[in-house]
Amino acid sequence: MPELPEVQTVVTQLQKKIVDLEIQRLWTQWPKSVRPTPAEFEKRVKHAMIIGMRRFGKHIVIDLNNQQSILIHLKMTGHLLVKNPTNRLSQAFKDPYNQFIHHILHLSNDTALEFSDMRKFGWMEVVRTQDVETFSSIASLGVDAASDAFTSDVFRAILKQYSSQHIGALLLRQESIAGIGNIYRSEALHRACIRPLRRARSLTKRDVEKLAQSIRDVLREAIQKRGMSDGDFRDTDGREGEFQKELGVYGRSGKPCPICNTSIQRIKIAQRSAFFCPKCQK
DNA sequence: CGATTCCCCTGATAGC
DNA sequence: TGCTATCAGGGGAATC
Repeated sequence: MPELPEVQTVVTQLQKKIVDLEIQRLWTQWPKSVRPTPAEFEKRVKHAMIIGMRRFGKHIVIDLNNQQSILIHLKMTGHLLVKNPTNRLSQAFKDPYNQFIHHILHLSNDTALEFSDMRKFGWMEVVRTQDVETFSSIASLGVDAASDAFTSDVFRAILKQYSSQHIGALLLRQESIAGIGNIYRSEALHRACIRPLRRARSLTKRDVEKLAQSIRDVLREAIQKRGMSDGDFRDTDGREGEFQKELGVYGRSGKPCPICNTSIQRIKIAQRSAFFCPKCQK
């Protein structure tokens, strides 16, 4: 489930691989994920050149030289692959998730940008570049968790505004803090030794600083490892990320905490599984 | 306005 | 063994 580190991994790789290439045509086998419609999408991107790549929370933005931009959200199981004559037959692209490629943008240089998405929750949409930042799900994003703007002062203000919320729920609120999903909320809280069911108002100034630092650290480390793959996530080379080896609590219910060996518990917060160590986290 | 529920999908898993 | 019901999960929409 791509979160900020996985999306950043994709954006960084796309920046190196497809900028300056021209979009030639669109192929899709799942039209409802291509907006406004596949025909309109193709009409507005065809023959345009890719000039840059941006990330807003978990959204990917591909800017074109004709005042249009492609917005992509990978949601649960989406990932993007860049294939060219050199790498097309590489071992990574024999990955089983390749069978779920639902959309392909054919580019110049015999290159293709392929959108694989087993559960079909992901989408892509073409909008005018000038409308990107007012696109509703981008406009509503809070401070980006990996940006310099995410300071402990800003974080403390958010906790004050939503003081009655469980901290585990608040971390998932994209309108407050953009980029954290189910994996990294559990990991950050574990590193900060804070239980996910603590109310935001109960965190001390020291807790808030520690949690802000844990969020920054875990995201930075995950980006360095090209994200985490516990199932379908792949980078644009079709390779798995490496952060899953570093997980302390996520997806590890019943297994020992790496710090104290206590059995990790799973609970539901905000309709999602949250994992924590009942001994380390207070 | 905030909180909760439903929904989109389909592979994995549990239950029989 | 094989079939069926249930679950997971990002985030938008509908509902309470």
